Amino acid sequence: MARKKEYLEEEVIVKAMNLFWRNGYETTSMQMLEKEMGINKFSIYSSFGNKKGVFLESLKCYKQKLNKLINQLKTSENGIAGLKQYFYDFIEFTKETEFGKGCLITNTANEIGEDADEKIKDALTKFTDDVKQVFIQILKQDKTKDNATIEQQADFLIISMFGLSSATRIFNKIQLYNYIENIFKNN
Amino acid sequence: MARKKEYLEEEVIVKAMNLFWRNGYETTSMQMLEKEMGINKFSIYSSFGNKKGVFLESLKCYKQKLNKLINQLKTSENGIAGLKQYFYDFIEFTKETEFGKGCLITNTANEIGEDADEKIKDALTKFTDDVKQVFIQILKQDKTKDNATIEQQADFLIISMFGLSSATRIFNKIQLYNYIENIFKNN
DNA sequence: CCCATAACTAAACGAGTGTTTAGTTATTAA
DNA sequence: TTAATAACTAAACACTCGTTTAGTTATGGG
Repeated sequence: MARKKEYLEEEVIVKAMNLFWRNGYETTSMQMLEKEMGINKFSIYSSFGNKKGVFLESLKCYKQKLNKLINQLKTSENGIAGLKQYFYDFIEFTKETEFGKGCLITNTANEIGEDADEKIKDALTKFTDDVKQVFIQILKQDKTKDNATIEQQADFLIISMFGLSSATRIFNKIQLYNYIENIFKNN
Repeated sequence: MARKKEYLEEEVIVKAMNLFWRNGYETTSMQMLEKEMGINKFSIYSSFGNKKGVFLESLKCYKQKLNKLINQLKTSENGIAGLKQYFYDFIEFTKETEFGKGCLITNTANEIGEDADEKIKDALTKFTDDVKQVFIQILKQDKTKDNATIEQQADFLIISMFGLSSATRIFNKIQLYNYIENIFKNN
């Protein structure tokens, strides 16, 4: 019927995701996205609607990437040891391609305010809740713990994870490892 | 010799600091600063040079504010218990006037990248180091600990503090208290 | 082959950014 | 009282932002 697209949306969004990951939402401009994604502004807008659309799609893309780690954790049967491994794996994940990018989700949560876009806030909340549920699932491998304890420990681990994400942007590996060891000291 | 200033720099900078604290560095515009500080752009520029100047002065101002907590910790002789109290006090500090502002230092550290302004990065690093030194001083109250242990624990506490600051923007008090209790569990 | 149509290019949009500057007002030493 | 000067007001600066749009190019069904 008409001309064909010269790019794949699932390919260019990966590049957009990496740009947002490195620079944050506000700092990443349409101009930068244009250059990094390798397509014209017109194409970006026709594929993703607007900047927010590109970002929301980038969040989905990030989630897929992180899911490899999450799935490893899900299938782990080592209880707390598996969780600890997830924390270590996460450090490598954040340092995979570049130093000090942190976690896209945490970075965004730290960047936006209360009056931020609802869809973005929802995506972040949902992401956090999903991870917490996996934590709970692993913690329940220990049948001796009651639900209240599990809930408390899951909350603690989620916040610790949140802190770790921020910390990867600033502290060195020795300090980060030391942090993880202290978190899991009494288990 | 000439006309007198109609404002006090130490007064208007407090207002600027609160604005940066609420909105972050980039999001806070000169227009917003003008309105919040109650003085004209010309006056802002003649008093502080530029936006960065206003921010650096705001950081000093924040440090003074936080010093009340730090000094309480410094004079504490309760060892770990004093540190734990500092963590609790810090939560109240971040929620003093408004919900979910976090910590200006941590917020800034999370916002800026590696290529950010050197003076700002230096100010943040110095701030963190100073707090760590106070942590070390308190930890040394326990004479049985060797220097390596103290260094490790101080690093752990600094990163935990960093995580707590971020967490205050998102998690509720029960979760935060639970986080602190878990941090200090084995002491 | 041709034309409807989707995808491309590139320029322009209005609004907002940090910063500067020309012009006015008020103060005080001489 | 006056002249020098610092502090004020407000408009303009050049630039970037996210977004739109007019014009061009390529595709494929009839």
